[in-house]
Amino acid sequence: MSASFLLITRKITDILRINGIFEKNTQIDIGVFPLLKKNDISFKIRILKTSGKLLSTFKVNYRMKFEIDLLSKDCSARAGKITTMHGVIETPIFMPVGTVGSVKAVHQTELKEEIKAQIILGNTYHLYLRPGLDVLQSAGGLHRFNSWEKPILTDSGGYQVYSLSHNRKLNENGVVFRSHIDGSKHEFTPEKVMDIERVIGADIIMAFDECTPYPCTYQYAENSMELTHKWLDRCIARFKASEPLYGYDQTLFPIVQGSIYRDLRIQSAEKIASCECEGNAIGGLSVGEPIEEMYQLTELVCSILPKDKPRYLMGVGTPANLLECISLGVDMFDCVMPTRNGRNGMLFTSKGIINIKNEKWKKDFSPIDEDGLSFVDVLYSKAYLRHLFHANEILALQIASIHNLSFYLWLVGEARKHIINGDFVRWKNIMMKQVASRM
RNA sequence: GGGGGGAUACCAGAGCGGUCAAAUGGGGCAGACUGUAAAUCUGUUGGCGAAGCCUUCGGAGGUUCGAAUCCUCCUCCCCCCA
Repeated sequence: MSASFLLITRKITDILRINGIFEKNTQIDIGVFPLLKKNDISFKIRILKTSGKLLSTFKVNYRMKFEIDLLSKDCSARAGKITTMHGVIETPIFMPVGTVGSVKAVHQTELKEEIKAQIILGNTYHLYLRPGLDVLQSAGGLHRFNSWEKPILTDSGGYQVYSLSHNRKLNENGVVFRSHIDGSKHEFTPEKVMDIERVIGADIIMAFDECTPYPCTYQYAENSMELTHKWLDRCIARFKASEPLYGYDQTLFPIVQGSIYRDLRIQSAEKIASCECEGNAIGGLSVGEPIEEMYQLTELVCSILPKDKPRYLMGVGTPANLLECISLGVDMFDCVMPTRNGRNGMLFTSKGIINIKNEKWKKDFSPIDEDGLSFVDVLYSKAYLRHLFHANEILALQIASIHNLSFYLWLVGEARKHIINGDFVRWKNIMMKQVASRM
């Protein structure tokens, strides 16, 4: 409860300011707070003028909540809602990646109003190195720092254990990274990662894990999984022993590992399920294994993870991957593909994949995506976007990123609609072929 | 008028007797990218083909076993002095 206090006062001052009541240095007395029962997750606040006239009401949630709106009949897909203090996330959802506090080449306004992103990612390792914890804490957390008022999820740096494996040393206690920026040494332990994620202040924070490479021997995968499990216990202990810093709740998601080995995946999924966190993640996939393998392992793990908690498949994927994994019971996705591949000239559309740099688009003056919903889709032609890429113009990266993210959010939104309408599988089977074709 | 420096593939530019179908950039063409060291990276860029062969370094001739490289002339460009 006390954790919510700051956010509530902040919100009240905003309302007073909007109504022209609040002046600088005015003291606000918050009269009586509603009494809360232990399992309540939200309450309503009413702001009254002294005359008794109702000025405003708003609802405050102080714990994450997941509700399932509908379960698909012909597959394991679900449509749900995750409620956080920064807003509601409708699932299945795709979360744009904003590693260093910015979804590359995209403004927050575009993210919110064009792309309709409901939650974005940040990265613990990268934000810790730059701008650093002192800046983030002084700013009042990442939401305030980067002006993103909706939910944020931070990855723990577990992916960097994999992607930056050439400049880190792993041991039982944690990982010593050599900064890719200046070569300085930084030790990441589960406790330290929890402390950093408290400072960053994302709504959903990930446990510190090791994302195993592919291929990976059984022995390595087993040892790594056991280490990830030990780290998870330490993450949970530190998380429970600490408080959020900015007046809103944070929730911790553990991560299933086990590489491509079914028995390890089962063991890991059972361990993660037993932690009773408010959501669970599947890691260590989409690192180069055959796609069928990824689907089978996702299905296996989903069958073990609790049904009443959101499931987050980390780092996935292509539009087809999303659709398939939604049908297997995944609720949340993130991937650099729409942004990175977009910056490299690849456009994802409902009719297939376009390499916009190719010569074939040189004189194609048709819209980038005639079925697309964002303003860039109809405002600009393929030929113009191709020209911008060839001329190395910054605008090319912006247009491609906005388009791709907008398409990804549209895709998961449509998936949700079709789950609710009860015709998800039929729709999915048609879309899977279309989105994976080359134009 | 006098003196000097150049001309190399789509462009810029190295090479200055054999290891040269010719470095390196850029441009062109294509490919890769899945919890972001990424506006990045890789391949390819005279013609046919498996090795290999054929035509290429402003033009024409020559020296040499062998020339993008040396010599002669021609054409064009640039710089300095008057």
